[in-house]
Amino acid sequence: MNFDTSIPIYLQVVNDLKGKVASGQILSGEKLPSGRELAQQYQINPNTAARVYQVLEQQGICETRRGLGTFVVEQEEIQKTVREEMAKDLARKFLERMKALGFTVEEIGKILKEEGK
Amino acid sequence: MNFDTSIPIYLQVVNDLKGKVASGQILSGEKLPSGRELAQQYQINPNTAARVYQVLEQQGICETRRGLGTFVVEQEEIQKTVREEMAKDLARKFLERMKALGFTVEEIGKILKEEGK
Amino acid sequence: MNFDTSIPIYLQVVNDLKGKVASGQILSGEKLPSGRELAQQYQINPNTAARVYQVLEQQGICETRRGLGTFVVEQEEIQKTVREEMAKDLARKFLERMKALGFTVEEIGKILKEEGK
Amino acid sequence: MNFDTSIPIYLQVVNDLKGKVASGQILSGEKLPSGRELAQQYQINPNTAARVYQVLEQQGICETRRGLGTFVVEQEEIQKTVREEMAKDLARKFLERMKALGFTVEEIGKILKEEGK
DNA sequence: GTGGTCTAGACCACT
DNA sequence: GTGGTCTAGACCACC
Repeated sequence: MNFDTSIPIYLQVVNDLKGKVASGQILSGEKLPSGRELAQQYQINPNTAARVYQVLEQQGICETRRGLGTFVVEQEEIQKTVREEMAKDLARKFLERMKALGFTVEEIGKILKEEGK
Repeated sequence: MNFDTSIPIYLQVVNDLKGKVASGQILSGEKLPSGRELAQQYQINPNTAARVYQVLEQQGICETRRGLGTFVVEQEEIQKTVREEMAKDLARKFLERMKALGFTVEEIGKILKEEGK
Repeated sequence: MNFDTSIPIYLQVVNDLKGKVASGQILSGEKLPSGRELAQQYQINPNTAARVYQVLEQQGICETRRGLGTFVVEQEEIQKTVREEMAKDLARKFLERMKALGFTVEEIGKILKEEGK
Repeated sequence: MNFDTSIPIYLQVVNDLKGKVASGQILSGEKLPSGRELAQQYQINPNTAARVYQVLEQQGICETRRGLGTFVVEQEEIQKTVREEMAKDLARKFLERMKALGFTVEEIGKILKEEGK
């Protein structure tokens, strides 16, 4: 077992921002805080903040415009895309753990119905 | 936002051991490692290891016999019980996160079907 | 024979606080001393004080709010509940010891009448 | 509150011996272990053992005969006497604690009936 | 300020 | 050897 499971801060911020995009709290084309601002908001180091945007850029979620700042990608479907990607991640991890406990797909469906109201 | 998302070590170990009980890797009545052994295995402090067994005992999963060690509860159904409890926990958390992303129960079911094979 | 009859300090404090709840000296919803204060009051280590609240919380008698402190549970009946629980405990232990001395229930009743005024 | 509640060892041994007399495990006139033996049995210091017999003697429960050892008092009723004395002590303390919780004699009787079977 | 976690190390009782 | 208790002190998150 791995006990250095503490997620790196920059990934935590990445996920937080992705969640905001996915849930519509941050919209397509919207300007994101500057690196310095992000660092203050999340009480992280500016270098870490920069890394956050680097990762989001790699994932095609935001882009930086020299001298202007960082923006969520101008793309109608960005929210939908991120939302679905996160959903798939959650679903994959959920199924993986349930199967590790020896549950079949049918049983998983049954349990979800019981919990899901 | 909360960046202390890292689960406390003692709970990580608790979950790991529960997983082993739930999946039958550790059986009812079986002796668990001594506190000192557990501490070495997981590279944690003996006090933290003790806390692990304290929590497991409080959850009715193991019992400690002074001078002898800590044992999984002598109970036929313990594996089933723990397995189902963990499954419900996973399901609840999964649904909660999916709903936070704005997915309906139907959509969640659909996504699971796509991922689930 | 067992000469470690001394009740652990943390349980002594637990019982003391429960007694205060049971007798109405501490009311539902009331704030309890901070861990550090409790440690000073009872001349114990802050960690031991923390364990006291841990036990009380686990028994459903108090709840802790991070950064705010520990409070008696907001529940009308908490005093009654704790009072009755403590009474049953005392009665059980009393009967157990009397029976170990070979007294019947009738004799116990008679002795109590003689002492009880 | 008093946290030096740990009962002195010599009183613990005194109570243990009294309990044995009260329950008939040790009989009137019976020879008690020598101070050295008692010290070994209970893993206590010989001086502490001596103090045990000193207290029991003061309470009229045993007597020491120079060169012969310590004996339970030659008295038909000694068991009965000790037994009743211990019972009264237990009853007094029980009633005291219950009254501190605000219970009336009637309520105490009721609780005992519920617990006492 | 609050509680939560973790470490390090001590001493004791039980087997 | 085992677990149970207690101390001392550290660092962190939350308010």
